[in-house]
Amino acid sequence: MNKKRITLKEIATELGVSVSTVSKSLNNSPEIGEETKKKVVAFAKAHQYRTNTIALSLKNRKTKTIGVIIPEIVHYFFSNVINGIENYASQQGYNVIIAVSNESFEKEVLQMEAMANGFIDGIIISLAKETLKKQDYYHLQETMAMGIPVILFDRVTSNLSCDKVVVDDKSGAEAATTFLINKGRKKILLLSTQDYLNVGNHRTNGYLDALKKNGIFPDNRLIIKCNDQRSSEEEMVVLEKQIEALIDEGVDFDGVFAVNEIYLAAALRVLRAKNIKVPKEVSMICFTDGVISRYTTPRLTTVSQHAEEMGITSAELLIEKLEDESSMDKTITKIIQCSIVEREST
Amino acid sequence: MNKKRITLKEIATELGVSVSTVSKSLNNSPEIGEETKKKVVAFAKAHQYRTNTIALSLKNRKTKTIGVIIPEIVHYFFSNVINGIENYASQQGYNVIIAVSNESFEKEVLQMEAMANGFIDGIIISLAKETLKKQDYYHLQETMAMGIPVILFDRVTSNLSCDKVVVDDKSGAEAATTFLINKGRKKILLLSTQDYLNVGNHRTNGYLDALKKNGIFPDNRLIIKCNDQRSSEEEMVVLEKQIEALIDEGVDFDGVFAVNEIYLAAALRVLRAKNIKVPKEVSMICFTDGVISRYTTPRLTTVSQHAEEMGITSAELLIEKLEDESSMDKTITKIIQCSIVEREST
DNA sequence: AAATTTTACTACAACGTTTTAGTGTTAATA
DNA sequence: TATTAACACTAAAACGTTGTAGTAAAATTT
Repeated sequence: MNKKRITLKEIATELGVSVSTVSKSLNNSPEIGEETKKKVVAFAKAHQYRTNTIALSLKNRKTKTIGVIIPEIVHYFFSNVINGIENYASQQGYNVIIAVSNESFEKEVLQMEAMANGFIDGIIISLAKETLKKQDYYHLQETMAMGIPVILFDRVTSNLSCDKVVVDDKSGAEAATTFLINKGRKKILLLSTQDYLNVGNHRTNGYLDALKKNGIFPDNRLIIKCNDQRSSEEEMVVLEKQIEALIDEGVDFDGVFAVNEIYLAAALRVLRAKNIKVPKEVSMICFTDGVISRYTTPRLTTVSQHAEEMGITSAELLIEKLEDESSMDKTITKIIQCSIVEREST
Repeated sequence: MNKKRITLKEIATELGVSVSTVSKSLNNSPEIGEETKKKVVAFAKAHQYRTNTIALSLKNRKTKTIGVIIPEIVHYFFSNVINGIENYASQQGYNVIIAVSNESFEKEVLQMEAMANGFIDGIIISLAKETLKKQDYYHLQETMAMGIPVILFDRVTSNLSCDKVVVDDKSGAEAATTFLINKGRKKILLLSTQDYLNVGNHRTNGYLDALKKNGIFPDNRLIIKCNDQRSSEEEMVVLEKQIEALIDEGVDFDGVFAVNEIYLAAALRVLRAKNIKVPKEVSMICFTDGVISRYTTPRLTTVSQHAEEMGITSAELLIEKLEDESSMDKTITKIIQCSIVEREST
């Protein structure tokens, strides 16, 4: 087999012309005579010439590659975002490099540095939990200072001035809560995360706002903020116990709004065990329109965050910045609206 | 801010030495005097010098990047494989580029070509359904002919001679079926895919073997081979109807073995609707130890394919090929053993 | 017929590194 | 003291492109 790729130089010597002639022929330059062009093109084709992207990148100082750093890849939301990014990017002739921070600050910094030194023209990133907790954004500032555009999505921070793509968490949560209220539910259990995750925070606020607007006084016993555990499976176990305890204490509720699928799946399991009928006795809704919602019984009504759209929007924003120098100055924040996907749990 | 990265040449003129001196100083070459070294290193640090990977790649003809092509990214198994690849690769100083074929032959070819022309040293790929159906592997042969090592995983073909990483589907299926038999089940419903997917084919054979070894005569009515649909949600709807029809016809079964989670989730929904108790009346097991299994009620017993391990093994195989020229000749096939994760459905 | 333009090419620099092969000094050896 | 060795550095090529500037020869214009 061929083994090595043929270069312009080799074609040139083989054909007895100069390297420039070959290059120009292949780029169909008007400077070259038709006959020579044909000859070169034919030869190149016959020898399967492929232009060396690395040499091109070195010359143009562009790699046509964008880097994506996400906290987790085995995750319906994030993998959908990547899907969106990948789709749009490859359609625009860009490659996508993926790195995973595993929710660790240290790994995020490492990945970021590797990317900034490497092959990418710009970065799309969703911050790790640890980074959000630590509030240390030096690595991001540094890459931005190097002239590498950075787009933040979903897990963002106001401490950084760059383009952002976020879900309208608050109004999504408000809509979800209102949805339950409109079904006649008044005692709605909220399953949320700790406040340092802006996502959980915003959604809690949306929940509270919906109650307020409907003249319902919030009951603190009905707000559970789940502690971080090492894995979502552990979180689920802890949460199930909390919900069980709540029911055993005699705290009554007729609706559940969870900040993600897994929390709602946990609640569903407890209700099933206690023989409480869903949606008859308790109506349920959650954020994250993922796989789980589609395969439980009953299927879960969810708030879709349009992950793929977020990915596309992020990629659009980044590529815009890469292709149009003048867009580098302004920073845009795009807000993706949520929508409710009704299934069997309400 | 700095905006542009500093180069060796700039450091050299700034310090009044030659480019080679700077390069050697930074690489701690013994050729350079201690004093000069210190000076250069200090200056480089102060100006945040980062070596330009592209220039290096051009010089070394190595990118330290591996490309991964998968049929789908929003998929528990594949995203876990990527996780494994990413982990091992980044630990070995390699970047990972991801591309998605979306089960389309055409897109797979395109992605493959883009990668082969581009920034990668080698490719890890799981074939698209369409490719498997078409049996056209020209694009793979071409890349291999270019001297780019290719590793196939999970969705492989015997028509290609390269390293492969596969799950022992047949013995996994046999184990799963035997598992049900040992629980006293004799009439086991098989939910499988069309035969052209080697995965479905092997698992069906494993099922049949288990029956044979236990002296159970297979009942054709108990074998459902689900037709491909555009989405797994559509597949689920179709499958649910088939299972329902089966029960309505009075065909009796006391166990279900599904080739993936989704099929089993579909079966579970039907059984629930028919008020058939799981695992009391019907015992259930499936391939793919994914998210769904963990959040249904009851939780599903599964056959884990050790996706992450597959990813790691694929990456190991590839990096081995990349770093050790002599390993290019032999082709290895690694078989990953499955294991049963028992939950509540058996 | 001389001057000018067009045609069809080629040479060379540049992108940022590393590395091989020098090149002057200075120190050590015969 | 002459020769060699060690030291500390530099020049230049190479990786594969593209694009600018330059150059003969042919074709056109005056």
